[in-house]
Amino acid sequence: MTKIVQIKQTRIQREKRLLIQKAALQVFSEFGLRGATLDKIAKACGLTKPNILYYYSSKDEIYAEVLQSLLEEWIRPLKDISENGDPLTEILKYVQKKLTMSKTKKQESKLFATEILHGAPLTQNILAGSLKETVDDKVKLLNKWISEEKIAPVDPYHLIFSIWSMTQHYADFDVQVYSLLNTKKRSRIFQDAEDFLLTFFTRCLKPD
Amino acid sequence: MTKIVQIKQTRIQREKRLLIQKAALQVFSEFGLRGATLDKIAKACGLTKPNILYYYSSKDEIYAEVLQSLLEEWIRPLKDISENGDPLTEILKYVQKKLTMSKTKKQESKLFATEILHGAPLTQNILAGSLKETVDDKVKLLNKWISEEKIAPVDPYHLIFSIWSMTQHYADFDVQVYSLLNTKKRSRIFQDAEDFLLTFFTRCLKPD
DNA sequence: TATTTTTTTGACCAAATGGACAACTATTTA
DNA sequence: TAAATAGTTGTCCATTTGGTCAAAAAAATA
Repeated sequence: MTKIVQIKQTRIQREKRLLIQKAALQVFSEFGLRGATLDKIAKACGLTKPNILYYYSSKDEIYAEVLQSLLEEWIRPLKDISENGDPLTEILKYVQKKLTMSKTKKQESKLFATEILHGAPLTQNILAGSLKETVDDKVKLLNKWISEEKIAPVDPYHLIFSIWSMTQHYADFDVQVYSLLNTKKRSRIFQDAEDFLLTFFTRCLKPD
Repeated sequence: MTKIVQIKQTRIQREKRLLIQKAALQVFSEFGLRGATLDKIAKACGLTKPNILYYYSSKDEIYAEVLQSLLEEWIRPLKDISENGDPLTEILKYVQKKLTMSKTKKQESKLFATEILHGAPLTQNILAGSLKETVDDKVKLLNKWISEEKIAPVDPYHLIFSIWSMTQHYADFDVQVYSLLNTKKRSRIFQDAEDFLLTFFTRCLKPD
């Protein structure tokens, strides 16, 4: 007798897995891997705990999948920096895109940050793999632009780090940012941040 | 009959509490509040679990104390920005100080980041209290410098955020930073970072 | 509609973990 | 040095939590 292995996902499987992923992202980003419990995830998506474990064999598997799909999304905008556009414009567009992600993908940003902060146990190979590839590629491009004197000579690695840190700050440290601004400024954080960042990077990168 | 309450700490209490705090900082910064266990802390400082609970009544109390003492240290450098010095120099000195802290106080930085990232449950009142006071104070100073045209006109809140995010990035995201740099650059991260940041802020803040 | 397959759940288990406590040891003090 | 106080630990307990499983319910299929 042959064991029948299910290949294609059913409609219900697609729906429920997505439902679980969404809830898991929410719970993991708020509490971290160890602070998150299956019960919390279950409650967040209205399923029972055993039902969740019918779709995923363990909590760690859920975490891994959520993180995995997040990482691809996270690296993508960097790839869009184009050799053909105007250098400064391309960089500023990237800054804007990252800042927008901080606004619209706060949970993703926080989950990613927590993972790295705690040593990136599941992510290290991706960091050293496809992310490093993309970064190295863009570093080459930035160096080319520098040698052509289209942007000011700065360390391209640290330039990238600065873009990441400054934009992600508005997602990861939102509580702090909010605490320090009064109501008026609070309502336009992202406008102010954008103005600041664009001015900032323009001043820094305009060739001498 | 009067109950005798111990007021002064004994030598052993001072020593052991410090020992526990050190170990706790290490464990909390690596695993987060919920990922850290009393057993791990106990192992890290060579005491037994009940022994630790002789000095602290609960895990949460240890966490609170470690975080508390960290926060004061964390805010302090900002206060040192002096009205009397040269504006740009004062700001660059602050940047340097924060970068140095990222190098020498990595665990503290990570613990602080994790706390904020997860909603700052124990810290919110301090953020909105003494930190906000200090920040508001320095914002006033920065605005004064701007109106005197001693530095370029930028949003002072976002300037402070940018200093925090860019410097702390080297502690909090060290794993990522290391993964992306080759051996040669890895050995001089902090020199490169300092060069980058000082150039960066100088260019941005020099009055027009 | 009858049968098979997929989905759901209540009840349960074992390990991990925060914490209590009584007994014991070491240190301080009178 | 004796009494009092401070410090230490083995053992125990209750709760939380990740995960199992068999049986019931729902959905798909023949």
